[in-house]
Amino acid sequence: MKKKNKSRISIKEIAKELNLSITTISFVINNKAKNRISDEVIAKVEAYIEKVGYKPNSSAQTLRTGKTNTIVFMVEDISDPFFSSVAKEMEELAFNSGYRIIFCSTENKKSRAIELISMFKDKQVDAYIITPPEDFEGEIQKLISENQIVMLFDRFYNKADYNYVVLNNFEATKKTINYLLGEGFENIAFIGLESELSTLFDRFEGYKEAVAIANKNNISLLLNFEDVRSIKGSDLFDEFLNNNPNIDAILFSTNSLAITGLKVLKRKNLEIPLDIGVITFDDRDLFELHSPPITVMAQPISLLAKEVINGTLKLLKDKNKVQNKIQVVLEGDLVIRKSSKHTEIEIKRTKMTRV
Amino acid sequence: MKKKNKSRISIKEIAKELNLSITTISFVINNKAKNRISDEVIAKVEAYIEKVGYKPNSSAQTLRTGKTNTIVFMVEDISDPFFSSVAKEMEELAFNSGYRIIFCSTENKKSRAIELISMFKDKQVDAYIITPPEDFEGEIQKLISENQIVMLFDRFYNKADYNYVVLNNFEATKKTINYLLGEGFENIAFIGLESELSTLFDRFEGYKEAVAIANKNNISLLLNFEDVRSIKGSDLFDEFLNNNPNIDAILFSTNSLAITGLKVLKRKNLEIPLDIGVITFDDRDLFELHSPPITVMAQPISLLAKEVINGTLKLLKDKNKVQNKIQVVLEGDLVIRKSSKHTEIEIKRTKMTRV
DNA sequence: CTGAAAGCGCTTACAG
DNA sequence: CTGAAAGCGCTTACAG
Repeated sequence: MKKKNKSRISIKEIAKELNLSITTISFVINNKAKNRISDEVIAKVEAYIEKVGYKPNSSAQTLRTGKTNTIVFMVEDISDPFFSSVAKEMEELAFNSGYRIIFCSTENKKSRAIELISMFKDKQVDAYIITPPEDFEGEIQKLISENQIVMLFDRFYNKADYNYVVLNNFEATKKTINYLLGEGFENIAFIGLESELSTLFDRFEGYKEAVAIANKNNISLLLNFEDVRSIKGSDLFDEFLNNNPNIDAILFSTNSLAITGLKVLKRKNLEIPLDIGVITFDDRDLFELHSPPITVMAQPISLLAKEVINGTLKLLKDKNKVQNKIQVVLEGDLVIRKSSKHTEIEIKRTKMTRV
Repeated sequence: MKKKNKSRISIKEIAKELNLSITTISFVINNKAKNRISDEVIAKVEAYIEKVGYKPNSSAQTLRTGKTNTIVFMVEDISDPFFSSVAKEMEELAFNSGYRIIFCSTENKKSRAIELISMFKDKQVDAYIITPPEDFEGEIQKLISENQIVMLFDRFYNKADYNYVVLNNFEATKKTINYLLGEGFENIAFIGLESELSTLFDRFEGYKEAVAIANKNNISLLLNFEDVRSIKGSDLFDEFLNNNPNIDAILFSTNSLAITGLKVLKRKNLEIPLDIGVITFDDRDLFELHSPPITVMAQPISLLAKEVINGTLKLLKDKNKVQNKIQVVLEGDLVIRKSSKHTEIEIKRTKMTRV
């Protein structure tokens, strides 16, 4: 029983080797040695730890302290470029503060999200950053009532008792529609999702308010989640265009919708922006490289990642103090490209007339 | 000391409540009760566990058994669509087998990858699925020599003593080049990365062999990782095209290179495939939606995810047996679209002549 | 300035 | 069929 086959060294072995108590070693390791342990001993212990490359066993630490230094980031779909790019920046920021992030995808399914939370409760994570699926407020409240740290991301419940970092979807949409109106588009359609999630809901509300103020019609199509990438979704959109021949511009409420939509527009040989102007939420390489490049209402990825991590770390630090809620609402960034320029239409028309 | 403020219930409390020993409870929980504990007692314990919603504390389990049910997936960049889509499928598969996956990005930096491994050693993960950065074979060997389960993904060292799941990059590239030659392209350029990683290296080797066999010239440009998405990379590619006016087709070795390249082709007003045929590795929405749609050598995402998870689970299961290495090499899938069709060129030329 | 000891919540070899 | 007890590797209140 002298040497274990596991090469890993423990505090106990260090203590024996240096003829000190494990208490002393532990104090040194955790920087609680000041004014308790002599500088001499501290130096000796530190040198030895360095030499043997000692690393504390984190499950023992967790068992003892209840802390894991782990934050869960539960998103809708980690392969969606919006979420994966935020995730990447979060990982970096958290790592630098001694935390690691665990990512997981809910597929927007309540049952899946509940399973995941249950699993992470067993694993005792320190905080939850959650992009809730629909009908999930009860679960969030349950988590909070169990004294867990919960930060909502991307979508939220607009109440005083939640922490959140989200985009100002309502204003971003209004801004987008007003820009299109300013460009001279008259009949602007909104393609969205049938959903109560704040993100989607607020975008639709923003659209409705903007067109109402401008005395324009609400021309909108709301798809179900599961139809977006299916033939059914494409067909519904196709039909919608046929039924509304007067549409001269479209705002897509998500990047997935835009991809489906752009395929349909291509199939129907509709020229952008000549036949129809196009704007979508969320920027991607695809939109920049598209012919013509697509105007987007971009979310500030880096800033979102920074706010959500800093906010969560603050909650973690103040865990046992009275906490103020972290409530951050960021503005979107309209990136104008050719797909929404009415001026392009004028130029084109002039050319055509000349022919 | 009766009730703890932490609501969580422990084995000890269950034992006391039911007037049984913690041994008995533990056996029931771990399904080791058969032929040891009476059916009656088992039923009683199970009912109680169900009632109070008991969940074992995983740090205690880990401390005791050394098992974490956690697998690390270390990729180059989790926001790259190739890696994030594989990651998502892996997450699903692993979850169904009781494992969770922790993702992290190395940015292809050795130092970063070493830090990450060191962190995960503290956390005691059960297995490592690694996309190694350059010059990393020594670190991989160190991990293996410490008795860790290591599975290489995407890139590998072609030796008997490693586990890996990779694409057959050499053959995939040959197949691609041969297809282009078959289409009638004569001067096919290869845009790659300066790297010793097997993925990149094998693709370049495949290209060189294919053009050599066909008695064509090797017309290639290799960029550095850090230049791909920078102005420098674009400029180098632009210059390369100017210096090689005879190029009539291009194979991009990664999807990032293709995106940079497509932007440059657009800037130079080169028409695809009329002026230049284009193929890239890895499929993305972008390539399908591009005008014209881009032909790709796609990797079989779902199959890769399945092989890598099943292989890793097998290694985990056989941990204490003699292990055969898991060595899987999958074939790429050429998805032909307009960007590489020489026939398109003929059609276009005919039309132009008519005008 | 330093140490002995309890205990976090489990698993499992051993005894009966 | 069931249980008492050791021990995984830590942290920390307490004693000196």
